[in-house]
Amino acid sequence: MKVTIKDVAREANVSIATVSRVINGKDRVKKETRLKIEKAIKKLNFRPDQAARTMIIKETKTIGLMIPVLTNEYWAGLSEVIQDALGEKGYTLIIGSDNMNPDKQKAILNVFQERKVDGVIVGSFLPDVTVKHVDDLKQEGIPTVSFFPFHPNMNCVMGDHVQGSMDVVQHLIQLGHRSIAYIGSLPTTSYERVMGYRNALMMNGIQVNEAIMMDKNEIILDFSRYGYEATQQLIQSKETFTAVFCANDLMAIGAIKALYEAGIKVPENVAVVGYDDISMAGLYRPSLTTVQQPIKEIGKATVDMLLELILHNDEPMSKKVTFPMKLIVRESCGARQFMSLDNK
Amino acid sequence: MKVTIKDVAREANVSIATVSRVINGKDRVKKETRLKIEKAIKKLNFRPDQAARTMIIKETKTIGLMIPVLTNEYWAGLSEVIQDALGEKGYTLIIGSDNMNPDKQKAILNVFQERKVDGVIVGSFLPDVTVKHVDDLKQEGIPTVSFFPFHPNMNCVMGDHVQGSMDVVQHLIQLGHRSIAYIGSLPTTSYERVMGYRNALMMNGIQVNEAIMMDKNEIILDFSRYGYEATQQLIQSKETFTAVFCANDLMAIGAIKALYEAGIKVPENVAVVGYDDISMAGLYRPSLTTVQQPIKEIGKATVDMLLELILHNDEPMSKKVTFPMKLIVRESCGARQFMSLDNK
DNA sequence: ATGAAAGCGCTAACAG
DNA sequence: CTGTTAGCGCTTTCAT
Repeated sequence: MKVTIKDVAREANVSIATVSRVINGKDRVKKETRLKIEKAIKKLNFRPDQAARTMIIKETKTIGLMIPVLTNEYWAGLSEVIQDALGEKGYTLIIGSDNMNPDKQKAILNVFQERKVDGVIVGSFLPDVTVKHVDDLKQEGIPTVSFFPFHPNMNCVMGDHVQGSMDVVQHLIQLGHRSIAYIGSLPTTSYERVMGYRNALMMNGIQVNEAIMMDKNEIILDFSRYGYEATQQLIQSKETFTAVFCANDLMAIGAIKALYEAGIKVPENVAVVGYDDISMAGLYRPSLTTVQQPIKEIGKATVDMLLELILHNDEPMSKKVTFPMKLIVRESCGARQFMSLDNK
Repeated sequence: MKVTIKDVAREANVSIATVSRVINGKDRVKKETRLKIEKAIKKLNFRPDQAARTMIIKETKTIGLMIPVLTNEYWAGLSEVIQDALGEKGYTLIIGSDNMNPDKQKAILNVFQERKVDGVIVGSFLPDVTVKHVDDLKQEGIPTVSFFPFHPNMNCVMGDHVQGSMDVVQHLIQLGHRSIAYIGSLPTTSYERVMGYRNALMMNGIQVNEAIMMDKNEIILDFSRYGYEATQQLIQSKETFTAVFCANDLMAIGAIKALYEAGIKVPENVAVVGYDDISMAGLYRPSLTTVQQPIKEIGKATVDMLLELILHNDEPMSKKVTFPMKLIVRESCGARQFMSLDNK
């Protein structure tokens, strides 16, 4: 048998309106009455029905998050942070992973609209389709925040990947490398990584060798395999390279695997660096020099921005926040000899 | 301005009841009328309000999934499979990760109840507290399915970890190993892994050496660190061991890291095997011999069982399904010399 | 400070 | 086949 606000009212000998007041803590209620009601609530183990409440306040207290894949540690980590931050504010998260598939993306956004989510976080961007979908959401008055500035007036929380990439490439240059290969793939934020890479080379007067830039403009799902295969091509090309900068850690791990299979040692013969600092970066052999994303800060800022937007959806300007990246030096670049797990 | 069933009714010149009939497709409606209404729905871009519907039919078409952590690839993978299977049936998933924290677990289940989920999948088990929580759910009439048989009449979808562990330990024994260390931690399914380990040794007439069994009865969050530290202890203990069986792949990776730091090569000096077959198992150097869980089948079976339970919640008996595990031989056990990524 | 009453948008009898 | 009507459980005026 279901416990409703009526049962609580009867138990506490008050009207349902007063119970409602106690639940929401908005209106003032005499302390005595409140205690009485709180006791009744506890006794009956009453939980307000969200659906009924939603009907009136027109808020579902639900947020939709769309990402490419959940099995990617970066996205899983970010999702978890967002989930927690949202939970603290009384919101529930629905996660949808589209596997970079346009139809799935559409289906996910559809569910978000049917469920009348209060806001959407766009973590997956597909050329052509995503922009249209986001416009749809805007038209329905659903605020959105994204991690990609694919739209002129998009609200964005981003990492400064130009800086992050510059830092790590600069580090390689300081270690003496002049022929640094690049492995990445568009779309995603790789575009900025390429910029950082080019900037760093340019600033040091190093000519960019396009032959050792492996950046397919193609949707990649299996990053490690991509890094592995791109490295094999690099080796076969007979071009000179003494270091490889990979757009993410999984690509770097694939690259290292390929190098070792070709009898090339890392970092002795070739240095490899990654990006993201997933947990495996500190665990791999050799451990990965990489760029750490402040996932917690990014996740929290995203939630803050979205909730702000939900409260004042009349903001004319789009919001943008950018976070700095942090270089993490480990073994794979050759800068240090050895690090134990304790320093990960 | 919001479009409701009333607007559609007015537009189509019928009563709201008829519109409702068309939406739900249950009752028969004259074809002519239906077309008229469908046209009005499309014209006004009407989407029925889930909250209002939920209030009456007492179904939210929402399922709750509680797991320990999202950043663990095993759980992320399982969550994704469950998400997809549920989506196909018109259900939405809410994921909650409790980080093995009793308070968080309680908060998650609380949200599930407030949101009136139609069913709950229990992927996180904490001694003492979880049993009580599940009983609560049962009392509220919310069906549950778990991956752990922690309750006599619990509906379960499980992997046959006794078999899986026996297989991999048996494999080590066939390779000539007699001193096989064990690294695991209770709670979780480790209990069954220990059983499989003991069975395999026993069947081969090998005495169990308790000194090389590292199975803390303690909640572990950082598995790789645990594997790393347990292995360091193992090395310091001066006990003999030529192989290590780890309760999951992350522990195995931590173990390998510790062995290498101590100058012990894998698999040349010591063989290491893991469990789960996460993607990193095929990517690590050396690649991991491990036991593969049929995640897709487990996820689908879980969804099937839960939806079945939602339809016929009057079932007296608890349901149980068990899936066989599959041994995956790679480099870390020393059975083969080398495998390229293509054979992962 | 509290209660009575009017809905929120929809479904499900019950009539016709 | 279709319309009328009574709620679902809650929040929110409007009285008192």
